[in-house]
Parts: sequence; structure tokens; C-alpha cells
Amino acid sequence: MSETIQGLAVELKQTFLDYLASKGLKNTTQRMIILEVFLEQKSHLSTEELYLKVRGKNPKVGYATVHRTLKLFAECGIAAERHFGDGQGRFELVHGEDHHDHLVCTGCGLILEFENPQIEELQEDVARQHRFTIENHRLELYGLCPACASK
Amino acid sequence: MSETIQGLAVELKQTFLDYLASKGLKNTTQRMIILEVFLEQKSHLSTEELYLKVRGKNPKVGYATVHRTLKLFAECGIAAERHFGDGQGRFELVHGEDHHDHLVCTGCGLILEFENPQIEELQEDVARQHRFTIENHRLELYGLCPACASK
DNA sequence: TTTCTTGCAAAAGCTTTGCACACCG
DNA sequence: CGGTGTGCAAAGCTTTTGCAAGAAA
Repeated sequence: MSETIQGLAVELKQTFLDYLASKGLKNTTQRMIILEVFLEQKSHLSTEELYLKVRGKNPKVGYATVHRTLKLFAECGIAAERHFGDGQGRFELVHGEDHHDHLVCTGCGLILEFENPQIEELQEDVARQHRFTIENHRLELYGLCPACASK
Repeated sequence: MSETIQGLAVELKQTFLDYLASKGLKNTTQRMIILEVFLEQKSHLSTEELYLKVRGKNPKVGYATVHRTLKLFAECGIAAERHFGDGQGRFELVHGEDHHDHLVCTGCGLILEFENPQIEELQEDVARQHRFTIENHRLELYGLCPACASK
């Protein structure tokens, strides 16, 4: 378990490098730039947004490469693709084992993460009642953030 | 509160007609066909799927009309648009006031609905903690139903 | 060298829109 | 009639893909 942000970043980077090696894929300059920019982000970025940030560092990287690299991140488990209903896919960093859910502002698009063990437990109860074996879940709360609500 | 499926359908139909009237919109043959087909459905349909079913009844209805009518359904509250991760929007019937969530079997595709007021309350708590004004939420539990789990 | 990558541009897939004609009220 | 609705086709967006040139192993 890593305790620091840096530690996490190093760990995820290693995970990616291991994945590339295991698949006979290559470690390229572009992939490293994209990974670094991705690891710096706090929020859920669309491919377009990440692409723009990557170009800020190196204008020669193409959109398709960003797209394909994000898919690789998802494949090796360091990123997860999510859709929040605005027609754009977004990628978020997967930090370890913890599952988190989302608060999405329908005004400005802000996305906050939260965890609530009580809700998780109740979900287990529901699953038990229906004799389901839960593998996964997703919970999203849509509404207005304080700033948008006061407008 | 309606107790029967038929009663619900009649009620929703009326809601739609009232909505049309209140907005000065017109009650057309196409809109009625689309509404009827929509009300018959149990599952979450994409625009495309509904379009195909509507054409089964009346081949002269266009895709754009189905699309625009589904938007109307959403506006007047009898349908809700949902986006899963497959890049297609889907519409589901909204039955009354109650919000329901889903248990989805990843084995056979079975979808069960459930309601859990305790979870809803905890969601409110989370929202309050972040000073969000919740408009909507969605919760999906993915896993195996009893039948698939025992295979 | 051999294989994988990249960047461009084009293709694809779904949603939305402009317009002329048709229809409802 | 006047305004709304419809169907078609085209436009918009985002995501994917084909390919020739370039870079890693």
C-alpha cells in the first residue's frame, strides 16, 4: 500500500510499464507523457480535455494516440472509463481497492467523489434479499453544487 | 395511485396529453403510436430499438419523430433518459413518484428493480455534506442472479 | 530488422437540425 | 388559415480505424 500521492503515481506507472512488457507493447515517449499528464489530474477528464493538456506539454501528440493510450490505461486497470450522460466518455484514476461514487453537478459539470460504507452495506442487504451476487455497482447523484444552486 | 398496469398506462397517456395541451402542442397519430409502443415495453429501449418497434406498427414513422417524441416524454416526466456505457441513450418508463434502482444480472441480462428508502436517505445525507441540491440519482448493482450464480 | 506506434485523415455511430410539405385545431 | 409536426437528408459530435511513415526492441 502506498501512502503518498507520489508513491501512488510511481506504483501506477509501474503497473502500466509491466502491462506493456507483458503484452509485448512498447514504451514510447507519447505514452509516458500521456501517463504523466493523466496522473497529475484530480478530476474526471474527457479524452478531449486530456488531449489538450497533453498538447500543452508536447504539441506533436495526436488525439488518436491519447485515445488509444487511455484505452490501454483502462485495460491495465489504472483507469476506468465512465459516462455521466453528457455524451462524452471520461476517464478517472483508479486508486487501489476503494470504490467511490459520484456527485455530479448538472449546472457546471463539477464531479465530486465520495464513499459511504453505510450505503454499501445497504446495497449488500438488497442484493441478499434478491439472492444476487454483487460484482460491481455504481451510484451517481445528480444535482446542483453550492455555486450553481445560488445562481 | 393506480393499481393496474392498464391504469398506469392510462394515467401516463393522460399526463402526456395534458402536457401537449399545456404547451400548445398537437396530438398527432405518430405521437400516439410512439407512446403506445413505449408503454408496452418492459425494458430500457434505445431510440433505435423503439424506432424499429414503431415501424413494425406503422412503417411511415421517421426516426427523427421517434427521437423528438422521446424527448417530449422525458420533458413531461413519463420517461427518463439514461446513458449506460455503450454510447447509446436509453429511455425508461417513469412509474409515478417512486424512484427505483436496478439490479442487473451480468450473466443473463435480467434487470430487477428495487427501492430502498434507507439508501435514499443516506444519499440525502451525502448531498447535504457537500451542500449539493440533488435532482436525481442513479444506482445500479451489477452481479449474478441466483440462476446464473448456480451455473 | 522486425514489430509495434504514431499522426493524419477519413470512417463510423449516434444525436440533432434545417426545410419543404402535411396536418391539427 | 396559421402554427405545429413530420420525414428526409444533411450536419454535428465523439469515438474508431486504415495506412504510410517513424520509432522502439
